[in-house]
Amino acid sequence: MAEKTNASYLESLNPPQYEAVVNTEGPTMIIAGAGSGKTRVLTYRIAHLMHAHNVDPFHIMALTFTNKASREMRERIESVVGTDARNLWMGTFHAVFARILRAEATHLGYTSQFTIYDTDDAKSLIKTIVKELNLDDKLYKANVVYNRISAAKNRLVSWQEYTTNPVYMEDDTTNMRPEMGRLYRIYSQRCFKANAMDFDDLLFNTNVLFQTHPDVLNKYQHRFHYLLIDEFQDTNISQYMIARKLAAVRQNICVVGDDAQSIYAFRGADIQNILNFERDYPELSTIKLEQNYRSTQTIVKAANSIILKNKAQLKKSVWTANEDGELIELIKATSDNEEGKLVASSIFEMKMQQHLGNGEFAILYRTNSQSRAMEEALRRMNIKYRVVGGVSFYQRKEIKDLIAYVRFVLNHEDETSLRRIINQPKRGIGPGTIEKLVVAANEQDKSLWDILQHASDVTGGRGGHQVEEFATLIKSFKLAVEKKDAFEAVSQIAKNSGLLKELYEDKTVEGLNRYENVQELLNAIKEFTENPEREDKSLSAFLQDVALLTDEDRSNDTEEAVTLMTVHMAKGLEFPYVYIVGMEEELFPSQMMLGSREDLEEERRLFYVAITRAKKKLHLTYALNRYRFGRLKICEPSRFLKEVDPAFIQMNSRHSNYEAQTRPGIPARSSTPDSSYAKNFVKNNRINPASRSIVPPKHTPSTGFKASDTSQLVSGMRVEHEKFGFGTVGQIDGTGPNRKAKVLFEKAGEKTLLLAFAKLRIM
DNA sequence: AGGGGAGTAGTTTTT
DNA sequence: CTACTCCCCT
Repeated sequence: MAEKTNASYLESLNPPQYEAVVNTEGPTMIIAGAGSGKTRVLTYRIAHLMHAHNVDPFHIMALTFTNKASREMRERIESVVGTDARNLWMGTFHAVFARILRAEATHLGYTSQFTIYDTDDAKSLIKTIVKELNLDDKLYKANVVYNRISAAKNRLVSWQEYTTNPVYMEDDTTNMRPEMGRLYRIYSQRCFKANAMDFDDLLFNTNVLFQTHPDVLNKYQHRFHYLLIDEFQDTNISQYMIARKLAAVRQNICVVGDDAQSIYAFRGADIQNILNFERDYPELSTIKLEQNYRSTQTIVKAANSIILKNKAQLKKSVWTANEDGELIELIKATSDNEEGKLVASSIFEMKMQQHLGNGEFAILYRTNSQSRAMEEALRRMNIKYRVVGGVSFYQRKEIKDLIAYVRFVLNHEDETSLRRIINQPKRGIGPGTIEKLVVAANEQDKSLWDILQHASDVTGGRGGHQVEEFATLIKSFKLAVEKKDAFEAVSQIAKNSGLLKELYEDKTVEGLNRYENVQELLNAIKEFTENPEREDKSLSAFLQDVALLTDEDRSNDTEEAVTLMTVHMAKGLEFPYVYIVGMEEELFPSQMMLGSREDLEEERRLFYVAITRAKKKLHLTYALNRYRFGRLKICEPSRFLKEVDPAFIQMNSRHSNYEAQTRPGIPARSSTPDSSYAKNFVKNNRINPASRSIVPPKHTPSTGFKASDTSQLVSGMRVEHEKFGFGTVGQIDGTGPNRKAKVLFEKAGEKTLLLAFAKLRIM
């Protein structure tokens, strides 16, 4: 399989790409413009190290930001050099250094079984602490506190440093949050006591490890002969310092990135890392990949004209040999709903005229809340779509609950998980009881777990007894984990904890969904235990994976559908036809980013990222009015629209036919209505009975209401629902217990009902 | 202890 | 508009 003819992979490369692949020694920076074949270069470079230089894959570390990126890269390398690619140290920063930290945990006072707290866990611990200290939780919001602590860690500022540095303390005082340093300290101590690290700790503690244990650092410096970093523009200081330390001996550090696509400053990414890389490595060889293979001339040039307005950037000129392509189409809508309709009908027309598939279209927006108007319009035109993003599988409450059980069974010091599960499902242990336990633990300087087992000593009566029962339950789970395989053990936990039962009894659509999600998690564990490629099949190994996993591997339907997502999520992807919607001031650029030049430049880079996703044709849309937080707001077109070179833009005076049909008497064409007209327009549109219910519908069922057998239900039937009243059956899909019907109710609007449970009377 | 009604805040988010 | 929190009532 690895018997490729001598380096045939080199032949397809253009000159700078070739340089980037074969010049493997010494510090290298590859500036890769959008669509310039960055991933190809990076994978070939690694393949070339192994293939032509015979470098042992165990000596190569390649760091990415997403699991998806590392998986794809590994697969591509494997296709060149064969299964040896599996031995590369390739993964996300967090995954790779979590692995190293597990091996070295005892140096830092942790055990190798430490728990990884995700953002939610971290925030709930912060909430607990704020409450315990009797601080104002309006002022010390978990979000704010977490971000402040996170920012400090990403800049390698420890709590010790933070609390003794007058600059930070004064800054907090002027921001009316003088207790921030104390919160940072207590939060860190509590995580440590719980044998837990949050995402930032994985990197921060790696730095601490390397700083305080030169022998350990030395070991890894000599293990990794080559270090490669993807998406370098997104690294924060903490990540960069790890990289510098690791590469200090051999100096074979290769970073790949595009400063123009740096859009994660709000997460601590520091664009200075890439802008100043040359300062840190004077011997640096810089290679620029400037030929774009993705997009048309029009799109590439328009994108260039935008990014030109930014000051902080590396000099480069992206170009393409592709055809001119079509002009960018600018669409003006009167409202957010009309914007949806115009986009949907534009997609519909393009599909018809050019025989395109849904999968060739993407709708990109700045904020998730914009998806709703788009979804509604697409649904009405029967265009299949999928929304990427939102709550990920592993963030769902039911999944987190079950995982919290498993975590706590494996790590009895994990306070955050304990708080999550002790009364989930309800077992009569309320906040009062929990507080008594916490106070006792602190007073006696014992762990919560010690207190739990003898809870009757602390709180008399029912509460104490319930807590002790809970402790017994956990002990039985611990036994199961020790004796059974991971799947059996977690199944038992799901069952005996009562979690499954609670979900099973919830017969709403959401409840059924949650039940299925838990089953799916169990399936994932089963798959994990049966995977022959895995060495460590213990439950804790699974848990460690899960903590750093996001949704992306769970490929949903492969069905052809229009993709809807935020611009952030779209980074790294490409689509033939792209619609960037909501091009309005205070939305894109976001109102939160208008404060400083740096922030505005980041928004502009975000727009640049959005534009460069398109291969063939780009549409930009904006609305004159938009519902924001339930209020209608008049919007101004985005300043970014004026920044695009007008030579590449064409104004579209398309109109929505839909309005003409539903609102006779109002001219359909929306040239430039004055704002009062626009308000009425939108208001009228909202009253459309099919849109959404404004007042919760009240319905008194007909006397002698009796649910009918719904197995014979077909589209078009008139039905009566106990709560929603009279309606007409629309589309029916699914079979058996999953059979669902869309019903358009006269008063309550459209509802999707699970026929197994819905009480419907066929009329 | 826990359910339900009122009140309030509300970007983006690879790990 | 919606999702989440708080508080009051049972």
